[in-house]
Amino acid sequence: MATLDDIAKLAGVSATTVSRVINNYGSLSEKTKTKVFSAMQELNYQPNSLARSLKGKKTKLIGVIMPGVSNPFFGQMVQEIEDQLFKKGFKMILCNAGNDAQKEKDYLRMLMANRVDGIIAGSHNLGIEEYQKVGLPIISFDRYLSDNVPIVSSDNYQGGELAAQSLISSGSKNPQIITGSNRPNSPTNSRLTGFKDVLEKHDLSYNLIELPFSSSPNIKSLKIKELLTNKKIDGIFCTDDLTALLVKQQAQALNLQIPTDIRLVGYDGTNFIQNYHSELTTIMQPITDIVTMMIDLLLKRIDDPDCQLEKNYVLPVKLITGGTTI
Amino acid sequence: MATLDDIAKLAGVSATTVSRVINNYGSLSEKTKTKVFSAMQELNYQPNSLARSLKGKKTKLIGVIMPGVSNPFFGQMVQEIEDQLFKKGFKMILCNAGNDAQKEKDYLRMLMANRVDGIIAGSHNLGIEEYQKVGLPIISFDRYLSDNVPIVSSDNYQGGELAAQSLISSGSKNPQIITGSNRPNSPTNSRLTGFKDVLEKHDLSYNLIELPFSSSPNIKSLKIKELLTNKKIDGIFCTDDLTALLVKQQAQALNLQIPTDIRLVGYDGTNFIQNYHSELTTIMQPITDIVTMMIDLLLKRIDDPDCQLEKNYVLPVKLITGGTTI
DNA sequence: TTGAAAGCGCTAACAC
DNA sequence: GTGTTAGCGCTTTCAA
Repeated sequence: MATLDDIAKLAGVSATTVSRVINNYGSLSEKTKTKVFSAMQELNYQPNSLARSLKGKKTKLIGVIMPGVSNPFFGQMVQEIEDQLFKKGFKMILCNAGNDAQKEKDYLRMLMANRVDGIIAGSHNLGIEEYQKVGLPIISFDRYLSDNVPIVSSDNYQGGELAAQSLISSGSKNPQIITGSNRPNSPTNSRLTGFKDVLEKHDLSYNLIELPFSSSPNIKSLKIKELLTNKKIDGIFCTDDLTALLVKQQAQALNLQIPTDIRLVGYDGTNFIQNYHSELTTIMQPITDIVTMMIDLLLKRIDDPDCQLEKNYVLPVKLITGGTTI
Repeated sequence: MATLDDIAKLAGVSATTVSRVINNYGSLSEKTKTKVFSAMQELNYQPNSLARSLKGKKTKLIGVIMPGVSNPFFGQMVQEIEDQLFKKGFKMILCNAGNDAQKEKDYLRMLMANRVDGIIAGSHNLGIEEYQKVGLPIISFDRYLSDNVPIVSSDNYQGGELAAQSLISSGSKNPQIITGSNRPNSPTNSRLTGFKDVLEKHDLSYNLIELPFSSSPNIKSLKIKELLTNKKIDGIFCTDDLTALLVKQQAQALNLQIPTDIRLVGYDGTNFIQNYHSELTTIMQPITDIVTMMIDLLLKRIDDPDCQLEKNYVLPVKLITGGTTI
């Protein structure tokens, strides 16, 4: 692969001059510019960004740590992140942390070793103290990482409220929550609080069941079936849309009518759900806004590592009413 | 961020020695090793992989160019790629090319500039001649890029055959194909050929409609509705599962019974479809195997850039029978 | 078993 | 308007 020196030789100038041409820096005669450009063309030259970064320049690389990209929610979020980063001239190293805390730690080291300019983290693993001493700009999605890492999230409390209101106004008297793992310190817990608070105002109570994020759809379906068979539930709030899809399936299999026997509200409202399951009532997280916010903050921190940011940035959610509530 | 020299000073040895410890190279006394390790610990040191790569080492970075990751098929594929690459110590720069050829070209330059060790490309853009002169190991998924870029794909012809057989044995006499854009040189065209060949053997003909990959689900739905309303179709083969989902929706809205009035076969068979739409009969592409193959070939090429590889690697597909055929 | 020195490809003073 | 030089953080001969 051609180097700057090769170009310099071919164009008959010094390396410095070539560097100036590339970076459009200082004063240059048209003649040399042309010579250099054509030499670059001829050798299909690409400046080595490794060398450039070694000299203290930014790498223009952002590490993105997410649970995984096969889930439509995170798929859409990662795609949005990529899109916006690209427009600002950044590339992204994608790190799927799954539920593997060790992998997440390993990735953290790798990202440091690769001198990324910053990190966006939205995985679900707990207790990764390494975040405390990364010494790199980090922004988190919907999870507490460390005192100086700002959290961007949508309004989980409001989401819970909306879900409850939707179930209640559809006539549910015995609502049920199905949630992923309920972790300490997780902002998503507010979904439950919001839900509960509205119910209490209406003198209603609710049941709660936890189906871990990571357990297989088959197992979830089984538990859901059990739930639908044994209990006198007339409304369900799932804290993610995919689980809501399973509920819908199981209800149909059991000949329970939605929304007359059972009202159903999901959570996330991805494009995928809106396009392919518009029947589902759900709470839409504003993914684009969340990403815009995260990138905005991250770039601020990259520009000025000492800039003060809030601890929390909360964006409003929206109820999307489909046919699974009235 | 701490450098190798910092460690050297703190440990009271030379930089060379530290380098040796890090790379576990040459002979070292236990005492120095311990000293160096504890110095590294103390300063939370991460070797700068930029500097390392500048010295001719591999970057351990792979560029992955895909249409986008919000589509469950590519989401799953990218997740699988990431997973397998991680296990082999590689990181991935994710490039969503969408349907934007210019973006794909820009990414190609970026990847070269970042000295990635290799590229996996599976996007849909056409006529990107830049692939000819990247001068980097490349493996392609399901698309022709250049004479020396091996193509890994699943057996599209066989997939078409299976789809046709499934429709026919379910009793379809007037089958319809709904396909994404039909491009020259695309291996996916074989799906149509395989389908057609089987039909001809049974003295049946078929209709074909193109719904571009990139058009919105709403527009697709509209066209599908038109199709279902006007024509005497009794079986549909969609060359992707999401479109099949739309067909199912529209058929239900029109009160057409599946599979009695209309038989339906999709394509791809992602985990998502298997988990959340197991009712759909579909052709499953072996994503894991495809990825394993691609990475295997890519690493071979990285190890030995001159190694000879086949032009095509074709992996078998599988019919998954759900309730949309009999 | 360890160190000194050169150099990877680039940028940025500092000269001229 | 252009070139010389030093150096980013690391690896790797070559010596000791």
